[in-house]
Amino acid sequence: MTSNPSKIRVSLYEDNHALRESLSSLFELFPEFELTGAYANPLRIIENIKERKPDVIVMDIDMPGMNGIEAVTLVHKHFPEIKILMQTVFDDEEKIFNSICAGAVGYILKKTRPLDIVEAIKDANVGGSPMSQAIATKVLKMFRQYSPPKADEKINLSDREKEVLLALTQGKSYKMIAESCAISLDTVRFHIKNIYDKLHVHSMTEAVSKALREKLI
Amino acid sequence: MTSNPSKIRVSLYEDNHALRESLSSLFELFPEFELTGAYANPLRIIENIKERKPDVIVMDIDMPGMNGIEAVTLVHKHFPEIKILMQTVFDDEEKIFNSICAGAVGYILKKTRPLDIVEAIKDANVGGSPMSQAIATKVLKMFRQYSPPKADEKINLSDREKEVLLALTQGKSYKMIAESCAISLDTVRFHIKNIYDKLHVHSMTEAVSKALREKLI
DNA sequence: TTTTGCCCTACATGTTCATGTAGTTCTGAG
DNA sequence: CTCAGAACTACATGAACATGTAGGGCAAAA
Repeated sequence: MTSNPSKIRVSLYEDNHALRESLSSLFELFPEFELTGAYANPLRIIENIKERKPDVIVMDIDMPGMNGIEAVTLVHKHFPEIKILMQTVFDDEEKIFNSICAGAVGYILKKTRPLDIVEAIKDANVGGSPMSQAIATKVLKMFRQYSPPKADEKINLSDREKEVLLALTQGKSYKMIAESCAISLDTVRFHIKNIYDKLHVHSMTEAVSKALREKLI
Repeated sequence: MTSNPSKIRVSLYEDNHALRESLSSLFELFPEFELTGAYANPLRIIENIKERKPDVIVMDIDMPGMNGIEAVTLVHKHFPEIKILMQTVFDDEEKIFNSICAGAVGYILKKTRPLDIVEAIKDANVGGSPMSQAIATKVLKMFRQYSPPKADEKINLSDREKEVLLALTQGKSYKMIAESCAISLDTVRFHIKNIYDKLHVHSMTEAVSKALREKLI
């Protein structure tokens, strides 16, 4: 995949001139890296990639023209094998979240020491997920927010009820459920009534909401 | 918080005798640690904590009697300030997820080098989130699975429509929405119709489902 | 100024839902 | 065996919803 297997091809996107220079120097200092480009913005990133075929891209998150997250999305779509390492001054939760979801493999703060940046790039290149400590902590925190609130009291739905509830969350009507489950309309009513009782709700909307929020299905 | 501020008080829960001994030796080797206990199971963990007041607990995830995740849940509930570092042989996704959600601050593999374990404990003690590389990668992967599928085409709901949609997901009826938004019932109908158009759905259930799944609200 | 977009109101019609009551199977536990 | 629980069917009624049409007010853009 690499044109020179002995070196990690690194491209850099960073609008701050001083920082770009200093990072460029850093990469040139280490023989394991080959700097394939240092750009002030990612406007021509797709072309750049086609020409220089980097293994790892180090990207500032805030840049003029196109922001880093859009760039990540674009790159990840066209070149999913390229490892993207985001770099930023702030550990803003939303940006972390969006970067990761857009396809970045790691996220480091700008105050990271040069040697650690070097390590992070090597990690990223071999499939790792380098993160600054502060980022890791934030990721875990966000992760926990998605944890199922569950287990307040276990809601014991029968298989049939789960099937019907799933159909409800898919927006099906009683009639459609009756067809897809091959039961009568009245039986659908019957099951839904029981589901309501078990979930302590009184409408399809509430049932769907509860089912999705608490991941009952 | 620490009875001896110069040392990190560490307790160990590990059912494998050899591993327990070897980790114990490791902690005793480093003057920055004070081993406050090494246990084969977490059955009396609450009592142990009360007696020995550890700062950091290193816990094997699979143990007889009570498994590590249950133990984490218990400890986190009673002593949220204690940092728990999970340790396991396998990087099983479900266990990682459950451990983190239960309140563990870090997760390392047993093959981690002793020096790195020492670092991980120090990290955990100062509020970090030490993770093995393989774990970090898995966490990010899981994280992405929760990412909004969005961005197919951005759905542009007005503030009012978002308000109404939110109310729908809370299981409110048209009448209740009219009251809480202080608008007429017909206006609610009007907005909901528009929401349906924008979301390409035709019922409250579908709208709620789409809103929750794609995190539009 | 006119247009456009958004928010709002109103009325009408047919459909779907929520709920209650009541009865039939079938299966497995006592 | 028979009893309990589950899944199912049936019918009935009032409430809630989906949709269409038709319009007024108001602020920003053209």
